[in-house]
Amino acid sequence: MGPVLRKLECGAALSADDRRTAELMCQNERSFGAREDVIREGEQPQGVHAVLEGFACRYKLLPNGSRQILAWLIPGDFCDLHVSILGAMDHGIATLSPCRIAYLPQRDVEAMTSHRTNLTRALWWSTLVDEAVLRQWLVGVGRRSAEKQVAHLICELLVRLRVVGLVEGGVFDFPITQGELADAVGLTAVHVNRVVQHLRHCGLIRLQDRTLAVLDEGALRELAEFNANYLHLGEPRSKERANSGN
Amino acid sequence: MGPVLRKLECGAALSADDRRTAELMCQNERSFGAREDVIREGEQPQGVHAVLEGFACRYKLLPNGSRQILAWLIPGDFCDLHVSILGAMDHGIATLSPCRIAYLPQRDVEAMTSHRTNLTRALWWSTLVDEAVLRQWLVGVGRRSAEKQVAHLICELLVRLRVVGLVEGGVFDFPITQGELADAVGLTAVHVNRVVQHLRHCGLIRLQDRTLAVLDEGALRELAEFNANYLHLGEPRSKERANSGN
DNA sequence: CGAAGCTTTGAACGAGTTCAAGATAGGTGG
DNA sequence: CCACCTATCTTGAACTCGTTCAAAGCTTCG
Repeated sequence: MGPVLRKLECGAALSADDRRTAELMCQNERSFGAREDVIREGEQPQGVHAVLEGFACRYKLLPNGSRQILAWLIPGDFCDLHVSILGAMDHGIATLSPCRIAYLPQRDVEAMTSHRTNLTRALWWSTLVDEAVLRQWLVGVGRRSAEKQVAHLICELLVRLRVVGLVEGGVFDFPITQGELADAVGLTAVHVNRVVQHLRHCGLIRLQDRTLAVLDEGALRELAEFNANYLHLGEPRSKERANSGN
Repeated sequence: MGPVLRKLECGAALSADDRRTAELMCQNERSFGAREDVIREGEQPQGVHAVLEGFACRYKLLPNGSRQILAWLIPGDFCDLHVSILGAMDHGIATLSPCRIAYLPQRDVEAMTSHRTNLTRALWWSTLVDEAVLRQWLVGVGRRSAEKQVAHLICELLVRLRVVGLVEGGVFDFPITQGELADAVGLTAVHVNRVVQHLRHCGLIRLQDRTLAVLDEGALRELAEFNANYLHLGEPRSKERANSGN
């Protein structure tokens, strides 16, 4: 099962037909290298993009050259579900690692959202969760100490990657540089480095060779004051629930 | 014309029928005093709330007692459009000034979104714009200096309030305390005070008696590096456009 | 092997915080 | 109408978390 379907199933109960449709829509894919632009700010893509493999991010550039990363996009995440309604991208999408990215043509998405209620619901669920994650990031950047914030980000990533089956025993692929981490949490690469080292020395994580191991998830969550509610993965969010998959 | 309709018309072209429906839905209203909770984190409201008059905010509280304001809610804004899909509020809604708040029962919203395509589109547009605003706030908290950020926030509020007709000659009601401003931009009340004073001394704004006057909008925008694109109020975002209303 | 990018370390610096006190303003009860 | 109370705003001074600048190690990869 592809990561997109895997994720969508968290958002609504899908029929066998829905599932087949969802998988079919992700056929048309394209590969990108690391650190490439997938969509630029101001563009108006005609279809919808979704990450199948690799890490990407939403980001915004400021006149002074600094960058703010607005979201990590991991397998199963949509890049631009909103753009058909909003008209143009108000931020860019770039890869962090090499990526496979699916492209769903506009007409397929429209056909889908006009016929398949559950799938539509799952799609909206996904953009609403993105928004909830964004809120949590704002809390982090605004009110958390550097260390708690980095810890929180790691906890979040751990949970999100688990949903799409990319974590094994607390260990996952982490192609994000400390500089990119810094752009996400609104700090400097230098300071992120010091924070990461401290987390290492506390025995909470191991980070090397683009691999992140969470050594003590409980302690990390406690430090971060992490509560996964905002990811809305929990149980009965919707009336009916047929087959939870996974 | 009520603020909700006024705002929705920015998101999609509405028929006379759509408009009537939208206005009717906001009949059922309730009044709140200043600094009251409207919806608490974790609650699962059965309908949808919208601000008709006054200022409110989304917010999140941290264990250490600090607060992060996640959004200003001004007349025309919905509080919890997402909750029917996400299941529970992952943040609270509180008033900042006395407010009139409309309550649209679940079944009305459902009836509407199953029949009226344009209205549905306008509703989704509205939550997507909320998300875009959130992204801009993240950029501000993460990467802008205190002064630019406060200036940016003022520019944004000016534009948003204009949409619902609450600005006259650069002057508008501003019931937000400096402490609340601080919770929005992730700073201290003390520092916000110093920033506000500086903006005053530069002749950019006047702020007194809960009233904010933007004295030099051009200069304020320039300082803030403000570009209203992200508010997606611009022109032809959608294919058809019948009557743009004002 | 060499270049380029990432990580690590140190030391000086600064934007924003913290703490504390005083000034203003609006609202209430007498 | 005044006295008082509380919340907000204002100011100053010390302090700190995170920045900046700079240089040195480490990887990766052609």
